[in-house]
Amino acid sequence: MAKESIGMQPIKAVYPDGQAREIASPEEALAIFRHSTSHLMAAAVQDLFPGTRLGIGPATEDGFYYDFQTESPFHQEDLEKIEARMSELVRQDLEIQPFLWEKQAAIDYFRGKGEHLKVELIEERAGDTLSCYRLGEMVDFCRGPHMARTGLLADFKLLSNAASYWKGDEKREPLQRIYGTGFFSREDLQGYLHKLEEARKRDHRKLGKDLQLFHIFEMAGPGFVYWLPKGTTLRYELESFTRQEHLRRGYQFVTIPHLARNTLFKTSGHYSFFRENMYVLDIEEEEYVIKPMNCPGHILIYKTGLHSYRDLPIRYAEFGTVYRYEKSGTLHGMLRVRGFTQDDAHIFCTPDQVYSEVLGVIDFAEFILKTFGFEDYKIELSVWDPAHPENYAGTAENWQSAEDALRRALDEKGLRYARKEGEAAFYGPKIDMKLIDAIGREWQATTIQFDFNLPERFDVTYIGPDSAKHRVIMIHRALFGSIERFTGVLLEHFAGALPVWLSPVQVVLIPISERHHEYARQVQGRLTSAGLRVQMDDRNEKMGYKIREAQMQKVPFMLVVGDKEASGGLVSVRNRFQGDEGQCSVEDFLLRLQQLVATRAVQP
RNA sequence: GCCAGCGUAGCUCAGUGGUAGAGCAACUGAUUCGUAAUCAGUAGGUCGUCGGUUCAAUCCCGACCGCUGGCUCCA
Repeated sequence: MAKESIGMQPIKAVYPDGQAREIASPEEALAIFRHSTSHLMAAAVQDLFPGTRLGIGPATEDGFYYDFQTESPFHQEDLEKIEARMSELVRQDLEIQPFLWEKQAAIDYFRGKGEHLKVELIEERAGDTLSCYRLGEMVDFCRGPHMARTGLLADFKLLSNAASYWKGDEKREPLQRIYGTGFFSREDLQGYLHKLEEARKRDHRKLGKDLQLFHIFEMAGPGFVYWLPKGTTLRYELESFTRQEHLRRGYQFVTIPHLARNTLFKTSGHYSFFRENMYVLDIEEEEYVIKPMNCPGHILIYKTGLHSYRDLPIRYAEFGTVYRYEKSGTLHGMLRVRGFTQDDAHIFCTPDQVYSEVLGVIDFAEFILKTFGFEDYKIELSVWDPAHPENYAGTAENWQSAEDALRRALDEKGLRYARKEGEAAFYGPKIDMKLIDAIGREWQATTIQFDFNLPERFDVTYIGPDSAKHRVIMIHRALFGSIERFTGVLLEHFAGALPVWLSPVQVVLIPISERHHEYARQVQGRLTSAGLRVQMDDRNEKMGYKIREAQMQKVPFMLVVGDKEASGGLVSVRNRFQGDEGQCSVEDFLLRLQQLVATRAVQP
């Protein structure tokens, strides 16, 4: 987030051999600087809270953290005390001093201090000799390098504290993490804090409230999104756009109920491996499940008849709403909810159709994402861990040919990707496409997954040219991912200023005084009957007031009408980005708007 | 779920152990206005919920609910 605000002065960092070397890359320099600041913080914490034991304390993208094992958790006031102590250590300008240690001596030292987490790390990672850094009283096992002295660590701020787990494992020791950030200069630090402020302004939760798009009610339950009229307009535009495109690309739409006997999900296997995420209820002494996935339903539809290889591929699509229990602490606006609608589809095909189907899906995904101006994605190809085939459904042959198809399709499209071994779900390899928004953040959207499990469990087949039954290949895919999440991402990406075709209100008419109301209504009628979403602000307020409100609502176009316009069939056009554009005829404006909508222009 | 912080009018936020205030929005009236806030008036709150301490709780304590930042997980 703060990439461009990295200070440029070259630094010298001290390596474990005691040598100071100049660091050429500004990113690396800043990371070293922050890593040293995290050591500074750890030293301050150990001064103030004797007996606090150390976890790890790396630099991160935007700052640093350090994990501690403490008797009692840190509080807000503690952060201030720690900051003050850090400043004190900066004033003392202590050396951050490297030295080498023989492994057993180091283990004895840390064990003697009760630092068993450090001992664990040393046992895992260290060779016969290892490097440590001393900062005041604190000695830390660390490969460095570090800034030479604490006096160089000027501008830092502690931001928050949080619980974490040793090695990120819920079953291991709970730790206390303190986050902070540091910069080479006060201006850079303030710039970063300012950026955090800016990011908050484009937070989809704030925009959703300000623009009256959606609401989550405490009374109705956390993680359940209610779409207000304006939000629903936006959602319907997204859906009808992608619905048309699905039909054009040979998908058929299906609709399934939200509730099923548990038998359906026992057959699919979700009842055992997805149980903790499912909502279950009793009806007449039978157990029912609220669907957490659409796939079993689509499979039932597939199985209503026999399918010849000539019928394949069959592509079933649905805006399928699913409900999943997510831990309360993970919920986040529209981006992480408990009920959401996937633009889901399942492709049933033969093995030799796999490649072209995957290619088709990738092409579709690119088309969709580019429509919103997302030109950059990060693609991950997740495959199994070949060392543990027993953890996966399907044969080695299945996995290999599926991976080949995914890989060839990515190559064909000229897309770069990272191959992630062991990251696949147990039921098949997958491609994830993460889009990168206007301020550089990544969001998971498109996912394309093979499924070797469900066709087996439901015995899903087709009749081949040999008149025998063959196991179908099933591909599960979602392009937006979920409509809730995608909408949230769009809002943040556009900072609420959505493209015209998606804007709940596309035009606001602003009559200058009451005598222009009638003309404004005529213009509104003309534009509305041509299919635009137009509102008229006929409140008894001054023009500037109405403009201000329309601007804050991010309405793409404001049409000011007064005497000059009413007499000539004109409107004065105000664009939310450029401001006053001058006059044009109602018909010219209409044509222009229709063009923007028809082409789904990202920028008017 | 775990740790910390937070929860006061539709929104943004003040506030105090003695049953609450501002700005904006809303409503009413005046004004009829040329590219980001016209003026005046009115109305609006069981201070998240439930318990406890107290003569008295929005304030202190506890539990619960929810939100925020993280951890874990994920569309």
